[in-house]
Amino acid sequence: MQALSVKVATNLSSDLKAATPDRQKGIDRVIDLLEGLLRLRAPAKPGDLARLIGAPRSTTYEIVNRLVTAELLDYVGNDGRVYFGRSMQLFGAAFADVNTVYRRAVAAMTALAAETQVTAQVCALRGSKYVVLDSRSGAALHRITSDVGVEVPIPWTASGRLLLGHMTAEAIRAFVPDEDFRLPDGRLLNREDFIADVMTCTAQGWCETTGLADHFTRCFAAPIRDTDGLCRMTLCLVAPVDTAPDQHAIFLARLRAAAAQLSLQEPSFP
Amino acid sequence: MQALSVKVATNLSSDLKAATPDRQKGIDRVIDLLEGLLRLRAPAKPGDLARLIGAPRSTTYEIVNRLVTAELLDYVGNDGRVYFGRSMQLFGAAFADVNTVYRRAVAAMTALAAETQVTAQVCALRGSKYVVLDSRSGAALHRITSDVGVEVPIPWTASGRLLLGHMTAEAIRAFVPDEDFRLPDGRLLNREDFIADVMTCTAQGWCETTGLADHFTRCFAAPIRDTDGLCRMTLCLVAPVDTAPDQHAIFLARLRAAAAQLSLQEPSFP
DNA sequence: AACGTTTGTCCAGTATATCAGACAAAAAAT
DNA sequence: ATTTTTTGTCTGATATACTGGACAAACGTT
Repeated sequence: MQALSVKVATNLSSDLKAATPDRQKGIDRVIDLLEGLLRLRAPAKPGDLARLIGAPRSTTYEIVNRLVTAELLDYVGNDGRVYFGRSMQLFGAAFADVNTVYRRAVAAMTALAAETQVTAQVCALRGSKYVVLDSRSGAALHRITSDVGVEVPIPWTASGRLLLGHMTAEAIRAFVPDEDFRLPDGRLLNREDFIADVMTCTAQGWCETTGLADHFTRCFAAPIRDTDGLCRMTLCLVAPVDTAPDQHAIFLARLRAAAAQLSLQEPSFP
Repeated sequence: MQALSVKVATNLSSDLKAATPDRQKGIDRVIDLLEGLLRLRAPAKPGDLARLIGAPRSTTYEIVNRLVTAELLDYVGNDGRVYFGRSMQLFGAAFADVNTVYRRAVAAMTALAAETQVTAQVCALRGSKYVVLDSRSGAALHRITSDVGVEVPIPWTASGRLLLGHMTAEAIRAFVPDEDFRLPDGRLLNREDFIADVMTCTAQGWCETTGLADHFTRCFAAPIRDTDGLCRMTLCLVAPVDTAPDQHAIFLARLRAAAAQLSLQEPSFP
């Protein structure tokens, strides 16, 4: 699902940009800083990071210098900016390598994108939002990642109707913020309709939506189930909204087959 | 370059497994824990992580719980084990997406692997060691990542003779630990010969080595230069040692062309 | 069933890390 | 050239985080 200009919120320990008289733990500052860089998606100078996360400059300089020493951040350019470093690439690669289901999901996503010539994605929950973990465009087998990492309200997405499938109606009401039911175009989704969708889609094992996050795409999602039956990731196809209906049926069939194949696997981790 | 059973060392703030009476900063514990998990390359329980990094159990439980809340770690399985979480996948993806040269290097690596049918890799320095950042096997275009993230002594590698090209002889002597000149098979490389190699390979713009880390592979490396002329990454091919010499020449030519193409690019970051 | 070991959380003490603000140097503005 | 603003580091105070060890529950062994 391709997200447009989305306002995101994560489980930060402190509100970004809000000056806080209270002292924060260094670990919380580190997490805020990394989350802030993820949101920014561009290198930044330590002073700018201090402002971004509302931390004292001396604290921020100390943390940045420590993370640079550990190569979680690298300096880039010649003007003091920092960005995610090689250690982050390696931690991410380690995540992908050891998680067998994830590794297979990425392979399936790549194959689906090549076969269908539309965008294929692997998606999951992050905090109380939906996020694309990885993405492939059918047109060219290099990574198109404009959506990867961008947190999107769950009700805007096909995957969201599968990722909450293990929750009770009450739990869903508590989990999804009220404001997330308002679509980018201003329409307000009915929460109870959404909950009904979650139940229906979970039962049928797939979901198809049109024109939620934007008016131009049709999204197909199928659950990747763990051995405990929970859907922690989904496999998705994102097609132009005017794709022929017979193509829809083909996309959905291929997607469900690929996701089912993944769900039959051994546990995600050895 | 494919590494065998390699003993690794990183810039840890405290020696792993060494109980330390001195109090550590929480941030240092976090970094030790992430480095330890990267080395372990498997999920682990918090108690085991405490032993691995020599931290008090109460401190480790607190840090693990905080990192799980932020999804830098995820619980896996049903027995309390944790491993790198979705946030790490996203930080790593953000690293790869925004670093233009890196993204192009991965595309070039993938193309080279398909074309040559041998393993292609993108490599860099990490601390005072060499590391594979990403890898593709020619035989199947899915990620073979047994070497990704494993730190290897620099003198064992073709890339190492390019990655140190910006250093003086004196700086190299200070940078590479003496023990790293001993190969896995017991042979001791001459440090001054190594330094001469660095100068020669840097000048000629490529390096080819055989039977350093192991006896079965021939490694070709070419520098990916930043706009400041420094070689911060290399592009490599790893071929069986008995590959025909005319194949060698073809591999090297293709490799150098691809790396040169990358080095002509705009700066790594906007 | 009884006993021993390990786990995960809790608690109080104290060493120290976080912070506001100072400061000099560098950069930007006039 | 001068003045103003920003940067990056430094310092001392004190609130607190890290720790060892205690504890109950869970698990493993006999």
